[in-house]
Amino acid sequence: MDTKFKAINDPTRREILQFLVNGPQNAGQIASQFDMSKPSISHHLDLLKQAKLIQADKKGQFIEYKLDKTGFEVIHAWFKTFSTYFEFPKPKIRIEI
Amino acid sequence: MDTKFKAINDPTRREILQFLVNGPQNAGQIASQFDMSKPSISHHLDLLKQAKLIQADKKGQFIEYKLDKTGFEVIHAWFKTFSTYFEFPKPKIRIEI
DNA sequence: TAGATAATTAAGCGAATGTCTAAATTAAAA
DNA sequence: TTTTAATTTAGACATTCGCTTAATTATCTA
Repeated sequence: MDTKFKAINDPTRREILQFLVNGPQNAGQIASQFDMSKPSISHHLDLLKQAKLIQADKKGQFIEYKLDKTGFEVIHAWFKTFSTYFEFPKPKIRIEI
Repeated sequence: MDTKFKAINDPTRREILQFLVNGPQNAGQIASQFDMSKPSISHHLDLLKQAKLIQADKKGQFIEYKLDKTGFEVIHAWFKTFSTYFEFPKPKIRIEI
């Protein structure tokens, strides 16, 4: 729990997550998006992985990262308490008979 | 944005938010829930207020705090990208004709 | 096998964070 | 008005965080 909130606390890590919405990317491709050393990005990826917000897949000498549902579900569950409290608008549906 | 994620990063602050689901409480009532000095809690309340996750209402010599929809909506919007990506289950409905 | 490439691990450092005690502010009560 | 109570502000200090460079591990290719 703590790990997940810590993971999304950092702006770079949130950007990494956003970037991965485009689909799986290897560490080098991710690092190239940021004006930051590769070891730093590697560290961020490690924290995101620990939080189960991303998954790592070794493909030869590359490591491919993608979003992991597991961690997001936990955050979602936490947030539910408050969205219920405020009754956030549900998606609208159309019914045809 | 940054302020909001920082706010929910701390476990004590998340507990304060949970506690306020029960309804508005003044600073002393909140502080009494935690094994921590009042100034520390006061500081946490300040950060939550800056993040617009809570609102402060002065009532005489007391200050009443309650959850603030504003900040939660912003977090909700951020999260939407990912819940869409994973297609989290929508609430089920029953239709009778 | 030797060299190059992808990525991580290690070590070090300044900045930010969370906590405390003490002091200050504000409002109620005696 | 003096005192008490609720709360915040200020200052200090240890811990955590994010970054960098240097070294290490693992894999591919010539």
